[in-house]
Amino acid sequence: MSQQGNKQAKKSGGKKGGKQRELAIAKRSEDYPQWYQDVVRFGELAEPAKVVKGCMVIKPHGYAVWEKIQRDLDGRFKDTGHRNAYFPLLVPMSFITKEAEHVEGFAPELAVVTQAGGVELEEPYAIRPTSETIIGHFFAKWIDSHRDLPLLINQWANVMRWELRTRMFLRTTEFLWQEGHTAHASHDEAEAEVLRMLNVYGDFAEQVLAMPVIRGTKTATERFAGAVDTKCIEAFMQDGKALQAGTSHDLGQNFGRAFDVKFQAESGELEYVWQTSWGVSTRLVGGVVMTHSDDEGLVLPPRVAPIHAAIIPIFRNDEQKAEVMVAAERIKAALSEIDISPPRARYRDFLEVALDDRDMRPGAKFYDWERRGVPMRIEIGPKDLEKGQVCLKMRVDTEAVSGKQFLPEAEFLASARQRLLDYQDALLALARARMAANTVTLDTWEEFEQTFAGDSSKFAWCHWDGTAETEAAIKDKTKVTIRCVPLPGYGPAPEPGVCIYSGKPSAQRVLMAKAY
RNA sequence: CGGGGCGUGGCGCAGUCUGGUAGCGCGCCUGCUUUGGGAGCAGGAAGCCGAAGGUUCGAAUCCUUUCGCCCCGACCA
Repeated sequence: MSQQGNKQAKKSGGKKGGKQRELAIAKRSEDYPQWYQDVVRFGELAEPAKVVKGCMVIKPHGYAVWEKIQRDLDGRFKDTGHRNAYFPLLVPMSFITKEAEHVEGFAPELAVVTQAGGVELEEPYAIRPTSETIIGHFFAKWIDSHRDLPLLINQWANVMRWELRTRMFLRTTEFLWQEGHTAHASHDEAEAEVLRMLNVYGDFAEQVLAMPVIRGTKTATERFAGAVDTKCIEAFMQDGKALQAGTSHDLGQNFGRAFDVKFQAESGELEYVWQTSWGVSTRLVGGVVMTHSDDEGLVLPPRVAPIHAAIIPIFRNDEQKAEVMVAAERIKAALSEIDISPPRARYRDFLEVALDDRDMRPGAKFYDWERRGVPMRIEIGPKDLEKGQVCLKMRVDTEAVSGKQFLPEAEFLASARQRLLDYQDALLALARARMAANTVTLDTWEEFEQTFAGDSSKFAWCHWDGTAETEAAIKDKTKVTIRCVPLPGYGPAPEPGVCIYSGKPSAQRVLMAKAY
Protein backbone atom coordinates (compact mmCIF):
# COMPACT_ATOMS: atom_id res chain seq x y z
CA MET A 1 0.00 0.00 0.00
CA SER A 2 1.22 3.50 -0.72
CA GLN A 3 2.20 6.07 1.84
CA GLN A 4 -0.95 7.90 0.91
CA GLY A 5 -2.90 4.79 1.71
CA ASN A 6 -1.18 4.48 5.05
CA LYS A 7 -2.20 7.92 6.05
CA GLN A 8 -5.77 7.36 5.12
CA ALA A 9 -5.89 4.07 6.92
CA LYS A 10 -4.58 5.79 10.01
CA LYS A 11 -6.97 8.69 9.77
CA SER A 12 -10.03 6.59 9.50
CA GLY A 13 -8.61 3.87 11.67
CA GLY A 14 -8.93 5.49 15.09
CA LYS A 15 -10.90 3.24 17.36
CA LYS A 16 -13.48 4.26 19.92
CA GLY A 17 -14.98 6.90 17.68
CA GLY A 18 -11.66 7.85 16.21
CA LYS A 19 -10.96 10.36 18.91
CA GLN A 20 -7.50 9.08 19.60
CA ARG A 21 -6.19 8.88 16.07
CA GLU A 22 -2.58 9.66 16.96
CA LEU A 23 -2.41 6.88 19.46
CA ALA A 24 -4.01 4.32 17.22
CA ILE A 25 -2.24 1.35 15.80
CA ALA A 26 -2.99 0.56 12.17
CA LYS A 27 -5.26 -2.44 11.74
CA ARG A 28 -3.73 -5.73 10.68
CA SER A 29 -6.42 -6.19 8.09
CA GLU A 30 -5.97 -2.77 6.53
CA ASP A 31 -2.24 -2.25 6.43
CA TYR A 32 -0.19 -5.10 7.78
CA PRO A 33 3.29 -3.58 7.35
CA GLN A 34 2.17 -0.39 9.05
CA TRP A 35 0.57 -2.43 11.82
CA TYR A 36 3.83 -4.27 12.44
CA GLN A 37 5.75 -1.02 12.70
CA ASP A 38 3.17 0.48 15.01
CA VAL A 39 3.22 -2.53 17.30
CA VAL A 40 7.00 -2.43 17.52
CA ARG A 41 7.00 1.30 18.15
CA PHE A 42 4.10 1.57 20.57
CA GLY A 43 5.28 -1.58 22.28
CA GLU A 44 8.55 0.26 22.88
CA LEU A 45 10.56 -2.60 21.48
CA ALA A 46 12.77 -0.70 19.05
CA GLU A 47 13.12 2.27 16.74
CA PRO A 48 15.07 2.83 13.52
CA ALA A 49 18.52 4.22 14.30
CA LYS A 50 18.29 6.55 11.28
CA VAL A 51 21.76 7.95 11.84
CA VAL A 52 23.07 4.51 10.89
CA LYS A 53 21.44 3.17 7.77
CA GLY A 54 19.45 0.00 8.14
CA CYS A 55 20.16 -0.34 11.85
CA MET A 56 17.81 -0.19 14.80
CA VAL A 57 18.01 0.70 18.43
CA ILE A 58 16.62 -2.08 20.55
CA LYS A 59 14.96 -0.29 23.44
CA PRO A 60 14.96 -1.61 27.00
CA HIS A 61 11.61 -3.37 26.70
CA GLY A 62 12.64 -5.03 23.46
CA TYR A 63 16.07 -5.91 24.74
CA ALA A 64 14.53 -7.49 27.81
CA VAL A 65 12.60 -9.82 25.51
CA TRP A 66 15.84 -10.72 23.76
CA GLU A 67 17.51 -11.33 27.12
CA LYS A 68 14.78 -13.77 28.03
CA ILE A 69 15.27 -15.55 24.73
CA GLN A 70 19.02 -15.65 25.30
CA ARG A 71 18.74 -16.89 28.83
CA ASP A 72 16.52 -19.80 27.97
CA LEU A 73 18.36 -20.81 24.81
CA ASP A 74 21.71 -20.52 26.49
CA GLY A 75 20.54 -22.98 29.12
CA ARG A 76 19.37 -25.36 26.41
CA PHE A 77 22.78 -25.16 24.71
CA LYS A 78 24.51 -25.91 28.01
CA ASP A 79 22.16 -28.88 28.44
CA THR A 80 23.36 -30.20 25.10
CA GLY A 81 26.99 -29.80 26.09
CA HIS A 82 27.87 -26.66 24.15
CA ARG A 83 30.22 -24.10 25.59
CA ASN A 84 30.27 -20.37 24.86
CA ALA A 85 33.25 -18.67 23.30
CA TYR A 86 33.87 -15.44 21.48
CA PHE A 87 35.65 -14.80 18.20
CA PRO A 88 36.70 -11.51 16.61
CA LEU A 89 34.21 -9.22 14.93
CA LEU A 90 36.67 -8.63 12.09
CA VAL A 91 37.50 -11.41 9.71
CA PRO A 92 40.45 -11.28 7.28
CA MET A 93 39.05 -11.03 3.78
CA SER A 94 41.22 -13.94 2.70
CA PHE A 95 39.27 -16.17 5.13
CA ILE A 96 35.94 -15.31 3.58
CA THR A 97 37.19 -16.17 0.12
CA LYS A 98 38.48 -19.61 1.06
CA GLU A 99 35.21 -21.46 0.67
CA ALA A 100 33.93 -20.90 -2.85
CA GLU A 101 30.17 -21.00 -2.26
CA HIS A 102 30.50 -19.12 0.98
CA VAL A 103 32.16 -16.13 -0.72
CA GLU A 104 29.63 -16.13 -3.47
CA GLY A 105 26.78 -16.10 -0.99
CA PHE A 106 28.10 -13.43 1.32
CA ALA A 107 30.24 -11.16 -0.84
CA PRO A 108 27.33 -8.91 -1.87
CA GLU A 109 26.44 -8.11 1.71
CA LEU A 110 29.85 -7.62 3.28
CA ALA A 111 30.89 -4.46 5.06
CA VAL A 112 34.65 -4.18 4.85
CA VAL A 113 37.18 -2.25 6.91
CA THR A 114 39.92 -1.00 4.64
CA GLN A 115 41.70 1.43 6.86
CA ALA A 116 42.41 1.86 10.52
CA GLY A 117 44.57 4.16 12.59
CA GLY A 118 44.62 6.49 9.64
CA VAL A 119 46.40 4.08 7.33
CA GLU A 120 45.27 1.70 4.64
CA LEU A 121 45.26 -1.90 5.85
CA GLU A 122 47.43 -4.42 4.06
CA GLU A 123 44.57 -6.87 4.06
CA PRO A 124 41.04 -5.58 4.54
CA TYR A 125 38.84 -7.03 7.26
CA ALA A 126 35.26 -8.04 6.70
CA ILE A 127 32.86 -7.31 9.51
CA ARG A 128 31.55 -10.79 10.19
CA PRO A 129 28.35 -11.70 8.38
CA THR A 130 28.70 -15.05 10.18
CA SER A 131 31.73 -16.76 11.67
CA GLU A 132 32.24 -20.08 9.92
CA THR A 133 35.52 -18.96 8.39
CA ILE A 134 37.28 -17.49 11.38
CA ILE A 135 36.05 -20.31 13.58
CA GLY A 136 37.28 -22.79 10.98
CA HIS A 137 40.70 -21.21 11.32
CA PHE A 138 40.74 -21.72 15.06
CA PHE A 139 39.22 -25.16 14.95
CA ALA A 140 42.18 -26.15 12.79
CA LYS A 141 44.50 -25.10 15.60
CA TRP A 142 42.44 -26.68 18.37
CA ILE A 143 41.72 -30.04 16.84
CA ASP A 144 44.39 -32.74 16.53
CA SER A 145 42.82 -36.03 17.48
CA HIS A 146 39.46 -37.73 17.46
CA ARG A 147 39.71 -37.28 21.23
CA ASP A 148 39.19 -33.52 20.65
CA LEU A 149 35.84 -34.29 19.03
CA PRO A 150 33.09 -33.51 19.12
CA LEU A 151 33.94 -29.87 19.65
CA LEU A 152 30.77 -28.03 20.62
CA ILE A 153 30.98 -24.25 20.61
CA ASN A 154 28.44 -21.47 20.71
CA GLN A 155 28.91 -17.75 20.30
CA TRP A 156 26.56 -14.90 21.21
CA ALA A 157 27.42 -12.07 18.92
CA ASN A 158 26.42 -9.29 16.59
CA VAL A 159 26.84 -9.69 12.86
CA MET A 160 26.47 -7.38 9.91
CA ARG A 161 24.96 -7.98 6.53
CA TRP A 162 24.56 -5.10 4.13
CA GLU A 163 20.91 -5.61 3.31
CA LEU A 164 19.20 -3.64 0.60
CA ARG A 165 15.93 -3.57 2.42
CA THR A 166 15.50 -3.57 6.16
CA ARG A 167 12.64 -3.99 8.61
CA MET A 168 12.97 -3.78 12.34
CA PHE A 169 13.92 -7.14 13.87
CA LEU A 170 13.07 -9.06 10.71
CA ARG A 171 16.01 -7.79 8.73
CA THR A 172 18.45 -5.14 9.88
CA THR A 173 21.97 -4.43 8.76
CA GLU A 174 23.36 -5.32 12.15
CA PHE A 175 21.66 -7.93 14.24
CA LEU A 176 22.23 -9.98 17.34
CA TRP A 177 22.28 -13.71 17.24
CA GLN A 178 23.74 -16.88 18.46
CA GLU A 179 25.81 -19.11 16.22
CA GLY A 180 26.66 -22.65 17.18
CA HIS A 181 29.69 -24.26 15.57
CA THR A 182 30.55 -27.88 16.03
CA ALA A 183 33.07 -30.32 14.65
CA HIS A 184 32.58 -34.08 14.53
CA ALA A 185 34.44 -37.21 13.60
CA SER A 186 31.77 -38.53 11.25
CA HIS A 187 29.08 -37.29 8.95
CA ASP A 188 26.48 -39.32 10.83
CA GLU A 189 27.37 -37.54 14.02
CA ALA A 190 27.22 -34.15 12.35
CA GLU A 191 23.85 -34.94 10.84
CA ALA A 192 22.54 -35.97 14.22
CA GLU A 193 23.80 -32.71 15.67
CA VAL A 194 22.03 -30.70 12.98
CA LEU A 195 18.78 -32.40 13.80
CA ARG A 196 19.29 -32.22 17.54
CA MET A 197 19.77 -28.45 17.46
CA LEU A 198 16.91 -27.98 15.04
CA ASN A 199 14.72 -29.66 17.59
CA VAL A 200 16.12 -27.48 20.35
CA TYR A 201 14.98 -24.50 18.28
CA GLY A 202 11.63 -26.02 17.50
CA ASP A 203 10.92 -26.89 21.11
CA PHE A 204 12.07 -23.48 22.24
CA ALA A 205 9.88 -21.70 19.69
CA GLU A 206 6.81 -23.58 20.83
CA GLN A 207 7.41 -23.82 24.57
CA VAL A 208 8.86 -20.38 25.17
CA LEU A 209 7.72 -18.17 22.30
CA ALA A 210 4.39 -20.02 21.90
CA MET A 211 5.18 -19.88 18.21
CA PRO A 212 4.29 -23.03 16.29
CA VAL A 213 6.82 -23.99 13.64
CA ILE A 214 7.21 -26.42 10.79
CA ARG A 215 10.50 -28.28 10.89
CA GLY A 216 11.96 -29.16 7.55
CA THR A 217 14.78 -29.20 5.05
CA LYS A 218 15.65 -26.34 2.74
CA THR A 219 15.84 -26.87 -0.98
CA ALA A 220 19.25 -26.54 -2.62
CA THR A 221 18.39 -22.99 -3.69
CA GLU A 222 17.59 -21.87 -0.19
CA ARG A 223 20.53 -23.57 1.44
CA PHE A 224 23.15 -21.72 3.48
CA ALA A 225 26.14 -20.65 1.38
CA GLY A 226 28.72 -23.36 1.93
CA ALA A 227 26.47 -25.99 3.50
CA VAL A 228 25.59 -29.40 2.11
CA ASP A 229 22.24 -29.36 3.85
CA THR A 230 20.15 -26.80 5.74
CA LYS A 231 17.32 -27.59 8.12
CA CYS A 232 14.98 -24.88 9.33
CA ILE A 233 12.01 -23.96 11.43
CA GLU A 234 9.37 -21.97 9.61
CA ALA A 235 6.83 -19.96 11.55
CA PHE A 236 3.43 -18.75 10.42
CA MET A 237 2.84 -15.00 10.53
CA GLN A 238 -0.63 -13.47 10.75
CA ASP A 239 -0.55 -12.20 7.17
CA GLY A 240 -0.07 -15.74 5.97
CA LYS A 241 3.62 -15.37 5.24
CA ALA A 242 6.35 -17.62 6.53
CA LEU A 243 9.22 -16.51 8.71
CA GLN A 244 12.40 -18.52 8.72
CA ALA A 245 12.91 -18.53 12.45
CA GLY A 246 16.02 -20.64 12.78
CA THR A 247 18.43 -22.68 10.71
CA SER A 248 20.74 -25.61 11.34
CA HIS A 249 23.38 -26.46 8.77
CA ASP A 250 25.27 -29.56 7.85
CA LEU A 251 28.53 -28.10 6.56
CA GLY A 252 29.91 -31.45 5.52
CA GLN A 253 33.68 -31.18 5.15
CA ASN A 254 33.50 -27.97 3.13
CA PHE A 255 34.98 -25.70 5.76
CA GLY A 256 37.18 -28.50 7.06
CA ARG A 257 38.82 -28.65 3.67
CA ALA A 258 38.94 -24.88 3.23
CA PHE A 259 40.61 -24.34 6.60
CA ASP A 260 42.48 -27.60 6.85
CA VAL A 261 40.68 -28.78 9.95
CA LYS A 262 42.01 -32.31 10.28
CA PHE A 263 42.04 -34.87 13.04
CA GLN A 264 43.74 -38.20 13.47
CA ALA A 265 41.12 -40.92 13.60
CA GLU A 266 41.31 -44.04 15.74
CA SER A 267 42.54 -45.80 12.66
CA GLY A 268 45.48 -43.44 12.54
CA GLU A 269 44.29 -41.82 9.34
CA LEU A 270 44.19 -38.03 9.01
CA GLU A 271 40.67 -36.91 8.16
CA TYR A 272 38.81 -33.66 7.70
CA VAL A 273 36.25 -32.90 10.42
CA TRP A 274 32.54 -32.80 9.75
CA GLN A 275 31.07 -29.49 10.87
CA THR A 276 27.71 -27.99 11.67
CA SER A 277 26.50 -24.50 12.39
CA TRP A 278 23.15 -23.23 13.57
CA GLY A 279 21.66 -19.95 14.59
CA VAL A 280 18.72 -17.87 15.67
CA SER A 281 18.65 -14.10 15.83
CA THR A 282 16.79 -11.07 17.11
CA ARG A 283 14.47 -11.85 14.23
CA LEU A 284 12.71 -14.10 16.72
CA VAL A 285 11.44 -10.97 18.45
CA GLY A 286 9.79 -9.95 15.20
CA GLY A 287 8.37 -13.44 14.95
CA VAL A 288 6.83 -13.19 18.39
CA VAL A 289 5.32 -9.83 17.48
CA MET A 290 3.75 -11.13 14.29
CA THR A 291 2.61 -14.38 15.82
CA HIS A 292 0.64 -13.03 18.75
CA SER A 293 -0.04 -9.31 18.55
CA ASP A 294 -3.41 -7.83 17.71
CA ASP A 295 -4.98 -4.50 16.80
CA GLU A 296 -4.53 -3.30 20.38
CA GLY A 297 -0.78 -3.76 20.08
CA LEU A 298 1.88 -6.07 21.34
CA VAL A 299 1.08 -9.45 22.86
CA LEU A 300 3.84 -11.27 24.70
CA PRO A 301 3.81 -14.82 26.01
CA PRO A 302 4.66 -14.86 29.75
CA ARG A 303 7.90 -16.75 29.16
CA VAL A 304 9.39 -13.82 27.29
CA ALA A 305 7.43 -10.97 28.85
CA PRO A 306 9.69 -8.56 30.76
CA ILE A 307 6.70 -7.66 32.93
CA HIS A 308 4.05 -10.23 33.73
CA ALA A 309 1.52 -8.20 35.64
CA ALA A 310 0.58 -4.55 35.90
CA ILE A 311 -1.35 -3.41 38.93
CA ILE A 312 -3.56 -0.38 38.41
CA PRO A 313 -4.75 1.28 41.60
CA ILE A 314 -8.09 3.04 41.43
CA PHE A 315 -9.27 5.66 43.91
CA ARG A 316 -11.24 8.87 44.26
CA ASN A 317 -9.44 10.65 47.03
CA ASP A 318 -6.33 10.54 49.18
CA GLU A 319 -7.88 8.35 51.84
CA GLN A 320 -8.92 5.79 49.28
CA LYS A 321 -5.58 6.06 47.55
CA ALA A 322 -3.76 5.27 50.79
CA GLU A 323 -5.85 2.18 51.39
CA VAL A 324 -5.70 1.00 47.81
CA MET A 325 -1.94 1.44 47.66
CA VAL A 326 -1.49 -0.68 50.76
CA ALA A 327 -3.42 -3.50 49.13
CA ALA A 328 -1.63 -2.98 45.83
CA GLU A 329 1.78 -3.17 47.49
CA ARG A 330 0.69 -6.27 49.35
CA ILE A 331 -0.43 -7.97 46.15
CA LYS A 332 2.68 -6.90 44.30
CA ALA A 333 4.86 -8.36 47.05
CA ALA A 334 2.93 -11.62 47.03
CA LEU A 335 3.02 -11.94 43.24
CA SER A 336 6.72 -11.16 43.13
CA GLU A 337 7.35 -14.28 45.22
CA ILE A 338 5.80 -16.51 42.59
CA ASP A 339 8.27 -18.69 40.76
CA ILE A 340 7.30 -19.42 37.18
CA SER A 341 10.57 -21.03 36.16
CA PRO A 342 10.19 -23.66 33.49
CA PRO A 343 10.85 -27.21 34.63
CA ARG A 344 14.57 -28.03 34.70
CA ALA A 345 15.53 -24.50 33.66
CA ARG A 346 18.99 -23.29 34.58
CA TYR A 347 17.55 -20.01 35.79
CA ARG A 348 14.90 -18.83 38.22
CA ASP A 349 12.11 -16.78 36.81
CA PHE A 350 9.97 -14.86 39.27
CA LEU A 351 6.92 -12.86 38.42
CA GLU A 352 7.78 -9.31 37.42
CA VAL A 353 5.14 -6.89 38.62
CA ALA A 354 4.67 -3.21 37.84
CA LEU A 355 2.60 -1.15 40.24
CA ASP A 356 1.45 1.77 38.15
CA ASP A 357 1.11 4.76 40.46
CA ARG A 358 1.41 7.35 37.72
CA ASP A 359 -1.02 10.24 37.86
CA MET A 360 -3.08 9.14 34.91
CA ARG A 361 -6.63 7.97 34.57
CA PRO A 362 -6.99 4.21 34.81
CA GLY A 363 -8.27 3.87 31.26
CA ALA A 364 -5.14 5.46 29.86
CA LYS A 365 -3.05 3.04 31.87
CA PHE A 366 -5.00 0.09 30.54
CA TYR A 367 -4.18 1.03 26.96
CA ASP A 368 -0.61 1.73 27.90
CA TRP A 369 0.03 -1.72 29.34
CA GLU A 370 -1.90 -3.40 26.58
CA ARG A 371 0.35 -1.82 23.98
CA ARG A 372 3.34 -3.24 25.81
CA GLY A 373 1.93 -6.73 25.74
CA VAL A 374 1.80 -7.29 29.49
CA PRO A 375 -0.06 -10.59 30.01
CA MET A 376 -1.95 -9.79 33.18
CA ARG A 377 -3.63 -6.63 34.42
CA ILE A 378 -4.90 -6.26 37.95
CA GLU A 379 -7.23 -3.46 38.96
CA ILE A 380 -7.68 -2.68 42.62
CA GLY A 381 -10.20 -0.11 43.77
CA PRO A 382 -12.37 0.70 46.76
CA LYS A 383 -15.06 -1.75 45.68
CA ASP A 384 -12.51 -4.54 45.55
CA LEU A 385 -11.17 -3.67 48.97
CA GLU A 386 -14.68 -3.88 50.40
CA LYS A 387 -15.17 -7.30 48.91
CA GLY A 388 -11.63 -8.50 49.45
CA GLN A 389 -11.27 -9.15 45.76
CA VAL A 390 -9.16 -8.11 42.78
CA CYS A 391 -10.16 -7.45 39.20
CA LEU A 392 -8.14 -9.44 36.72
CA LYS A 393 -7.93 -9.00 32.97
CA MET A 394 -5.72 -11.10 30.72
CA ARG A 395 -4.22 -9.32 27.72
CA VAL A 396 -5.83 -11.71 25.24
CA ASP A 397 -9.24 -13.29 25.64
CA THR A 398 -9.33 -17.02 25.23
CA GLU A 399 -12.11 -19.54 25.18
CA ALA A 400 -11.51 -20.41 28.80
CA VAL A 401 -10.97 -16.91 30.09
CA SER A 402 -12.35 -13.66 28.75
CA GLY A 403 -13.16 -10.21 29.99
CA LYS A 404 -12.65 -8.97 33.49
CA GLN A 405 -12.78 -11.47 36.31
CA PHE A 406 -13.38 -10.66 39.94
CA LEU A 407 -11.59 -13.00 42.29
CA PRO A 408 -11.06 -13.15 46.03
CA GLU A 409 -7.54 -11.88 46.65
CA ALA A 410 -6.30 -15.11 48.21
CA GLU A 411 -7.75 -17.20 45.43
CA PHE A 412 -6.18 -14.96 42.84
CA LEU A 413 -2.76 -15.13 44.45
CA ALA A 414 -2.99 -18.88 44.78
CA SER A 415 -3.94 -19.30 41.14
CA ALA A 416 -1.87 -16.55 39.51
CA ARG A 417 1.00 -18.86 38.57
CA GLN A 418 -1.28 -21.38 36.93
CA ARG A 419 -3.22 -18.65 35.18
CA LEU A 420 -0.06 -17.37 33.55
CA LEU A 421 1.00 -20.84 32.50
CA ASP A 422 -2.46 -21.49 31.10
CA TYR A 423 -2.26 -18.19 29.26
CA GLN A 424 1.06 -19.21 27.76
CA ASP A 425 -0.55 -22.44 26.56
CA ALA A 426 -3.58 -20.59 25.29
CA LEU A 427 -1.44 -18.28 23.16
CA LEU A 428 0.23 -21.29 21.61
CA ALA A 429 -3.15 -22.87 20.97
CA LEU A 430 -4.44 -19.68 19.35
CA ALA A 431 -1.36 -19.44 17.18
CA ARG A 432 -1.71 -23.08 16.20
CA ALA A 433 -5.35 -22.53 15.33
CA ARG A 434 -4.48 -19.54 13.14
CA MET A 435 -1.81 -21.54 11.39
CA ALA A 436 -4.16 -24.49 10.89
CA ALA A 437 -6.92 -22.25 9.59
CA ASN A 438 -4.53 -20.84 7.02
CA THR A 439 -2.88 -24.03 5.94
CA VAL A 440 -4.20 -25.62 2.79
CA THR A 441 -3.47 -28.57 0.60
CA LEU A 442 -3.43 -27.57 -3.06
CA ASP A 443 -3.46 -29.75 -6.13
CA THR A 444 -4.12 -27.48 -9.05
CA TRP A 445 -2.28 -24.48 -10.40
CA GLU A 446 -5.53 -22.59 -10.57
CA GLU A 447 -6.09 -23.01 -6.83
CA PHE A 448 -2.49 -22.08 -6.28
CA GLU A 449 -2.76 -18.81 -8.15
CA GLN A 450 -5.97 -18.00 -6.33
CA THR A 451 -4.47 -18.69 -2.93
CA PHE A 452 -1.49 -16.46 -3.60
CA ALA A 453 -3.22 -13.75 -5.61
CA GLY A 454 -2.09 -10.21 -4.85
CA ASP A 455 -0.44 -9.91 -1.47
CA SER A 456 -2.17 -12.89 0.01
CA SER A 457 -0.38 -15.91 1.33
CA LYS A 458 -1.05 -19.11 3.21
CA PHE A 459 0.83 -22.20 4.13
CA ALA A 460 0.26 -24.52 1.21
CA TRP A 461 1.23 -28.16 0.99
CA CYS A 462 1.90 -28.89 -2.64
CA HIS A 463 3.61 -31.46 -4.74
CA TRP A 464 6.87 -30.38 -6.33
CA ASP A 465 8.92 -32.18 -8.92
CA GLY A 466 12.15 -31.48 -7.06
CA THR A 467 13.77 -29.31 -9.72
CA ALA A 468 15.27 -25.86 -9.23
CA GLU A 469 13.71 -24.77 -12.54
CA THR A 470 10.21 -25.37 -11.26
CA GLU A 471 11.05 -23.71 -7.97
CA ALA A 472 12.33 -20.64 -9.81
CA ALA A 473 9.37 -20.53 -12.15
CA ILE A 474 6.91 -20.61 -9.28
CA LYS A 475 8.78 -17.86 -7.46
CA ASP A 476 8.95 -15.81 -10.60
CA LYS A 477 5.25 -16.03 -11.28
CA THR A 478 3.85 -15.78 -7.76
CA LYS A 479 6.63 -14.75 -5.32
CA VAL A 480 5.92 -18.00 -3.53
CA THR A 481 8.93 -19.98 -2.37
CA ILE A 482 9.41 -23.48 -1.11
CA ARG A 483 9.90 -22.96 2.57
CA CYS A 484 10.93 -26.51 3.31
CA VAL A 485 10.48 -30.19 2.74
CA PRO A 486 8.86 -31.21 6.01
CA LEU A 487 10.49 -33.58 8.44
CA PRO A 488 8.39 -36.58 9.42
CA GLY A 489 5.50 -35.44 11.59
CA TYR A 490 5.54 -31.83 10.34
CA GLY A 491 3.53 -32.14 7.19
CA PRO A 492 1.38 -34.55 5.27
CA ALA A 493 2.78 -38.06 5.21
CA PRO A 494 4.76 -38.58 1.99
CA GLU A 495 2.60 -39.88 -0.82
CA PRO A 496 3.43 -39.75 -4.50
CA GLY A 497 1.68 -37.22 -6.69
CA VAL A 498 2.23 -34.78 -9.51
CA CYS A 499 3.94 -31.41 -9.32
CA ILE A 500 1.50 -28.53 -8.96
CA TYR A 501 3.38 -26.53 -11.57
CA SER A 502 4.99 -28.94 -14.01
CA GLY A 503 2.75 -31.96 -13.64
CA LYS A 504 5.82 -34.16 -13.33
CA PRO A 505 6.03 -36.90 -10.69
CA SER A 506 6.58 -35.84 -7.09
CA ALA A 507 7.51 -37.93 -4.07
CA GLN A 508 5.92 -35.76 -1.42
CA ARG A 509 4.34 -32.44 -0.63
CA VAL A 510 6.45 -29.46 0.38
CA LEU A 511 5.57 -26.29 2.25
CA MET A 512 5.02 -23.31 -0.02
CA ALA A 513 4.38 -19.74 1.07
CA LYS A 514 5.48 -16.18 0.58
CA ALA A 515 8.17 -15.34 3.06
CA TYR A 516 9.85 -12.55 4.97
C1' C B 1 20.26 -1.24 -6.11
C1' G B 2 15.64 0.22 -9.39
C1' G B 3 10.43 2.35 -9.01
C1' G B 4 7.14 5.18 -5.83
C1' G B 5 6.11 8.02 -1.30
C1' C B 6 7.89 11.03 2.70
C1' G B 7 11.35 14.11 5.99
C1' U B 8 8.41 20.81 9.71
C1' G B 9 9.02 20.60 18.56
C1' G B 10 8.59 13.64 21.36
C1' C B 11 4.20 11.72 17.95
C1' G B 12 0.60 12.90 13.96
C1' C B 13 0.16 16.76 10.59
C1' A B 14 -0.94 21.99 8.17
C1' G B 15 1.93 25.63 5.79
C1' U B 16 5.42 24.65 0.03
C1' C B 17 1.99 25.37 -5.97
C1' U B 18 1.41 31.67 -5.57
C1' G B 19 9.07 33.23 -1.12
C1' G B 20 8.00 37.87 3.77
C1' U B 21 11.08 34.74 8.97
C1' A B 22 6.43 28.86 11.72
C1' G B 23 1.26 26.91 13.32
C1' C B 24 -2.45 23.04 15.00
C1' G B 25 -3.82 18.42 17.75
C1' C B 26 -1.76 14.97 21.02
C1' G B 27 2.31 14.38 24.33
C1' C B 28 5.74 16.97 27.93
C1' C B 29 6.55 20.57 32.53
C1' U B 30 3.87 23.48 36.93
C1' G B 31 -0.53 24.02 39.72
C1' C B 32 -5.55 22.91 41.05
C1' U B 33 -9.58 19.71 40.20
C1' U B 34 -9.91 14.57 38.58
C1' U B 35 -9.29 8.87 38.54
C1' G B 36 -13.52 1.33 37.54
C1' G B 37 -11.55 1.96 29.44
C1' G B 38 -7.51 7.10 26.30
C1' A B 39 -9.75 13.62 32.08
C1' G B 40 -10.66 19.25 32.65
C1' C B 41 -8.99 24.19 33.40
C1' A B 42 -4.97 27.66 33.84
C1' G B 43 0.01 28.74 33.03
C1' G B 44 4.65 27.05 30.60
C1' A B 45 8.92 24.71 27.93
C1' A B 46 10.28 22.84 23.47
C1' G B 47 11.40 23.41 16.22
C1' C B 48 18.32 27.03 13.12
C1' C B 49 11.47 23.32 8.96
C1' G B 50 16.74 16.10 7.48
C1' A B 51 21.72 18.17 5.71
C1' A B 52 24.91 21.08 2.34
C1' G B 53 25.31 24.40 -1.50
C1' G B 54 22.79 27.99 -4.77
C1' U B 55 19.03 31.89 -6.50
C1' U B 56 17.01 36.25 -3.84
C1' C B 57 16.80 42.29 -0.22
C1' G B 58 14.48 37.94 2.03
C1' A B 59 13.87 30.57 1.50
C1' A B 60 10.22 25.54 5.30
C1' U B 61 8.57 27.34 0.41
C1' C B 62 12.31 27.98 -5.82
C1' C B 63 17.00 25.21 -8.01
C1' U B 64 21.10 21.57 -7.33
C1' U B 65 23.40 17.91 -4.50
C1' U B 66 23.21 14.69 -0.45
C1' C B 67 21.44 11.70 3.89
C1' G B 68 17.62 8.88 6.04
C1' C B 69 12.86 6.45 6.68
C1' C B 70 8.44 3.83 4.60
C1' C B 71 6.09 0.85 0.56
C1' C B 72 6.85 -2.28 -3.96
C1' G B 73 10.68 -5.15 -6.64
C1' A B 74 15.42 -7.78 -7.26
C1' C B 75 19.12 -10.09 -2.93
C1' C B 76 19.00 -12.15 2.01
C1' A B 77 18.48 -14.45 9.05
